[in-house]
Amino acid sequence: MITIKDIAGLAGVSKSTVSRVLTGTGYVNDETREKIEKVIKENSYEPSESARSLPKRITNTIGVVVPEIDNSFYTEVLNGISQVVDQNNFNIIYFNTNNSLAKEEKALQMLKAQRVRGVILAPAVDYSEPEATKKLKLLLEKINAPVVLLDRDIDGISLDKVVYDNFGSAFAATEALIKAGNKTVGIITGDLNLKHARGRYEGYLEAMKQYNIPVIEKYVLHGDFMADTAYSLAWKMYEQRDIPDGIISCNNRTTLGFLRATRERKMKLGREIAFVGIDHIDVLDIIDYKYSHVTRDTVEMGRATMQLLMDRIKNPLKMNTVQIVPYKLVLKGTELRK
Amino acid sequence: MITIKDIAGLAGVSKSTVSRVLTGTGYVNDETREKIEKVIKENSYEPSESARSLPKRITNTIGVVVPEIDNSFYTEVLNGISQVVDQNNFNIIYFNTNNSLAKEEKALQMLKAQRVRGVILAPAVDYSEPEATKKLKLLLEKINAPVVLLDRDIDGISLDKVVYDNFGSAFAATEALIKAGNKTVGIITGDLNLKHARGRYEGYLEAMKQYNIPVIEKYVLHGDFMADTAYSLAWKMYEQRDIPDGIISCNNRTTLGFLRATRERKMKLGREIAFVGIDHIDVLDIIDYKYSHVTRDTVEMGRATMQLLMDRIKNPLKMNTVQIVPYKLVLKGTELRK
DNA sequence: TTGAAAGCGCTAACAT
DNA sequence: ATGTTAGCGCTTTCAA
Repeated sequence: MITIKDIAGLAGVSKSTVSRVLTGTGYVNDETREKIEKVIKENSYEPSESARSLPKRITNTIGVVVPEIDNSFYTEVLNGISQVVDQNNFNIIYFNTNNSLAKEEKALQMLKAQRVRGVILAPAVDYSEPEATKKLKLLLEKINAPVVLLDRDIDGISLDKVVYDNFGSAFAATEALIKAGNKTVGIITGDLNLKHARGRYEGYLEAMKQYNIPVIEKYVLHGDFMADTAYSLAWKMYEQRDIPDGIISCNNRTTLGFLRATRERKMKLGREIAFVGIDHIDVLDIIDYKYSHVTRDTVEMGRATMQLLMDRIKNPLKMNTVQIVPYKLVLKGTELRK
Repeated sequence: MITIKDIAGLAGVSKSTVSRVLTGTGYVNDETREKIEKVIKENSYEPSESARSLPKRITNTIGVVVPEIDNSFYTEVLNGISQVVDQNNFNIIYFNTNNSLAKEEKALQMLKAQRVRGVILAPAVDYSEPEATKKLKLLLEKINAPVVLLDRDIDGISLDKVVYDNFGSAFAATEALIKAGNKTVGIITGDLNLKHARGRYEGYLEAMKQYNIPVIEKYVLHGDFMADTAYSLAWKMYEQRDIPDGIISCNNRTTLGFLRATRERKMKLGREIAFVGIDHIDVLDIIDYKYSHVTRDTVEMGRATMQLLMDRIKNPLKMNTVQIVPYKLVLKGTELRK
């Protein structure tokens, strides 16, 4: 493998001069520069990043940690992130934690070993216990690089954050059903141990309260954000032939489960049952399988997160900012009944 | 930032001894080891990967280059890759080329700068011209690490490869339609400038030939693997009210476009038109939106690719292997007509 | 079993 | 404008 020393030799100059053209700093005669650049080209020399970052004690690598890459939400976010990264000559070192705390800890440790320049973290778990949060804080501190929290907020941790208006999105979904004239409104919740699931549930409750609609216990289906669970819950509800006028579903997967049960039971969306989901599902959009939903611009969310990280890197002393990603209500008719 | 020197100082030993426990090589007294490990723990010291890889001139990083992360196929493959990576204490440095040759070249260059241990490359473009292939070869050679080609094969390049039986999959799809009694069979092709699109087209042609079914030009819809194009093509076909008994679609996106047109025109799949697609679409499976298709185990494909790379890293001299991923025919009834 | 010393490929003062 | 030198944080001979 060819090194800076080789280039220096071939160009008849010292390593420092080569280094100067490499880094673009300091004075170097135009002729010398050209000569050196020529030699670099000819030998397709590429300086080693490890060697470069050692004296600088800094890398150009960004760590990205996501909990579930098989969720299209994170795919889209990752897409947005990599768009911004591309423009800035950074690298992404990427981890999928599979919602496992252990994997997340390992990922953060590796990120520390890599001396990354910054980290984007979409937490694997709900850090609800102060103990766990404290431990995470310690881990993050030791990474010694700015961290931006993505999607899943953690209380009592002061960082730059890009989070969703969970409460508002569920409120809007519920409100849409109520305004469409539905007298009873149910919900398929996420795992209420998770903060964002609770936020959405509370948004639902608040809308019901404001519009004076009673919350009927049997129409509150306690799910866990998984399609299969939502499917069973919805199926059971249909089987009992006791269904609310309308129902909201708390994420893309619960919506899929619900839609499946609804298809199988041959219930007509927007006629026999009104429905508004939280999250869009791209593929269904494409095949024109319409349902009303509240959504967010996920790719933009990724871009914004990365941008926030870049800003923080450039200006380490700036105040923490929390960006609340707005929701968007998209009505396709399924919020109606008949 | 705490270094090996600090640890040595705190443990009252030399850097070399600390290094020995870090690398797990050479002799070191049990007591000394324990002492050192204790100090490491207490200070949550994590050796710098840059510094480690410099004297070793080798990293534990794997470069992964994919052309389109918004395609669920690559998401699933990436998932498989990261599963294997996790088990081996490697890191993934990740690039999305967006099907751009320029971005791919840049990615490979950065991978070289990183001195990665190996590369998984799903090419951005069809290297059909010898010139382009030659250039790529040069680039890859300079990376100086094993490369495994994923999904999109390149002629005249001798590497480990994991590719799909494109011909076979299209043959099987077509055959399924023929065996189901369809007398005329059409196809929505991919971009025929691309090798795998041609492979699939040829699979279709061969099946037609073997079963003595004439290929009717107007039923060959020349697409480009994009949903929108497939949508327009299918829409136009329906509008002209001249449709084949059955039709195959060459990837997940063309299938989406086709399904959308079919929905909008209120044509009944499996009754008014028979259909078999290449690729599965997870989400449609989940909502029980059934259609017959040929598919492959994409997550396993990722795992296999990474495994191949690991094997190559362990044994640099072994012969190149080309793994042909088998297809699987899944009949759901839409291969029929009426 | 441990330590001293050289060196990995760069950058960044400091001289000249 | 260029070269010399020291050093980044490790690993790895080589001695002891």
